[in-house]
Amino acid sequence: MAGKSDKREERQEGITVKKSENFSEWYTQVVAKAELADYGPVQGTSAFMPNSYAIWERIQEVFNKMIFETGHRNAYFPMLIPESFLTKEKEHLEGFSPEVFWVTHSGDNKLGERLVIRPTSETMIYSFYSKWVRSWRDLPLLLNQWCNILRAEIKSTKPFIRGSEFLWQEGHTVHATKEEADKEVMMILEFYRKLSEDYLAVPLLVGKKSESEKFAGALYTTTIEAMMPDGKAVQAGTSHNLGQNFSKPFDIKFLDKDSKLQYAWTTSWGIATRLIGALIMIHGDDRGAIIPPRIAPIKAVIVPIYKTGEEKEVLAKAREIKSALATAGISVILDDRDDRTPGWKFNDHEMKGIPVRIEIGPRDVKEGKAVMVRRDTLEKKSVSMQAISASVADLLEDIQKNLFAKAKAALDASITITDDYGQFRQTIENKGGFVLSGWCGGQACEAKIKEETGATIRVIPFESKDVRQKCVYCGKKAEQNAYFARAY
RNA sequence: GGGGGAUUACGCUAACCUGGUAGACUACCAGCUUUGGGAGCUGGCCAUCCGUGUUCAAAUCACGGAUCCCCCA
Repeated sequence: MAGKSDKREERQEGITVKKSENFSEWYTQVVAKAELADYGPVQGTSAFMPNSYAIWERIQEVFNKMIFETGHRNAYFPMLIPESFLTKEKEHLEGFSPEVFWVTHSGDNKLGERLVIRPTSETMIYSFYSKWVRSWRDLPLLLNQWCNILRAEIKSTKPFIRGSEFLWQEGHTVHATKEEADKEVMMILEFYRKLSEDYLAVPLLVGKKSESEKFAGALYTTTIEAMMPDGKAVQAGTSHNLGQNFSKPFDIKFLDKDSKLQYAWTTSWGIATRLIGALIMIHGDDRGAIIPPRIAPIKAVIVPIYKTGEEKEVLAKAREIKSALATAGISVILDDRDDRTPGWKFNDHEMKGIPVRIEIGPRDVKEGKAVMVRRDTLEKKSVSMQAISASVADLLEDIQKNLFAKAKAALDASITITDDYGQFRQTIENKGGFVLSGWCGGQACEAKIKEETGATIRVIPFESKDVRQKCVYCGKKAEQNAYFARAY
């Protein structure tokens, strides 16, 4: 074993650091070597390579199904936003202006009014909605767009996790009442939870943001929050009730059933390609990425093994397996490159994280079997050819469950509960993870904690059943519980 | 937000201190032989991050920029 890993390092192939020893470097290597992303020429930009873009397309597939079934439709809106739109909602402007890219020229001509490249599309989309909404019969208006957005990131960019340009979906809906908007916000949050936990196998904390962490311009923000193995949190998705904060400046009004003119209630919600970064961080191991089966674009790879003269027989069987799996609806590739040895292919597909590998060689052909290897535990199992589709299908479900269970255990283990500020600081500084504490609800305490420890309130649970006695910072009576953490 | 380090071929690196021929391994291409955990031989292809300055001469020295990584907050 030692000899093998030495050889690995010598050759500078594969992942050369351990996930547990240098997490940042490990992540950077996995992203590069699994061919997920490649750095662009401008800071914070990168190419989403086919291996990661295909995951994004799976996410789109799953999420589109959820929102289509509940009456939403996809649309697309312009990317260039006049400066005057952004300035209509004050909080929104203050939240976003430090990080927008400005367009100042069209061709050789200086523009009379500067344009921003969308950092989010509320203002653009609402300028359309004000024209499209006239009566209560136009409501609810339920649209979503899949697009790229730009937010200038000057420091600490990381592929998928934080960049100046990324891909996301942004849903923008208009409702007649606050109650309907509340319902929408919570329904979408549940979709996000389902997508993340049931498909990406990324376990979450779910709840509300504090006033200072909410979306700029929102009434309130709900969030799904994940924990990375290095103890830092990732905000994986947010769903906002914008109240009438945007409908008023953007003049989105409708005539209700009583012929009264009313301002509408709007929501917005988004998830981004950082989900891909989160699932790589959470599930990957020292050999590379592990893509959870239910979101994996390719679920199985067949590696044929043969000596010269045996290839016909082996390849014939390999193709049989391929079509059997394809018939069963399992997306599969046959790696029949003849310029690579089986060992090379094993390492390659493990690095890329394909959930199941099927090995078939002369021995197996003779016995009417094939070897099935699961990526998460690397466990091998010989299975009969007849039962191969069923065996692989079962194994994929098992891997999915195992990945989630492991990640859930890690999330639970990352949570420290304390009302003692000394222990709070120590935990944030040494171990990281979420710290669950009582909070008086005061922004002063929240700001002090951020300044002194770098931790922010990530999630306020919806139901604080056992509200803690005192605020972790000021010691006064706690109004609610909050999960604190440092975040990406 | 603050600090440190780095950048030479796809990748890892030598030459830098002391200015003067860009070298190795890997990858890639071709051929032959191989194939149950990163195969071997032979031949070939590919590089000094960008800009300015100093100099007869810059990978090397100086200044500016870009990017990446790490540490701290």
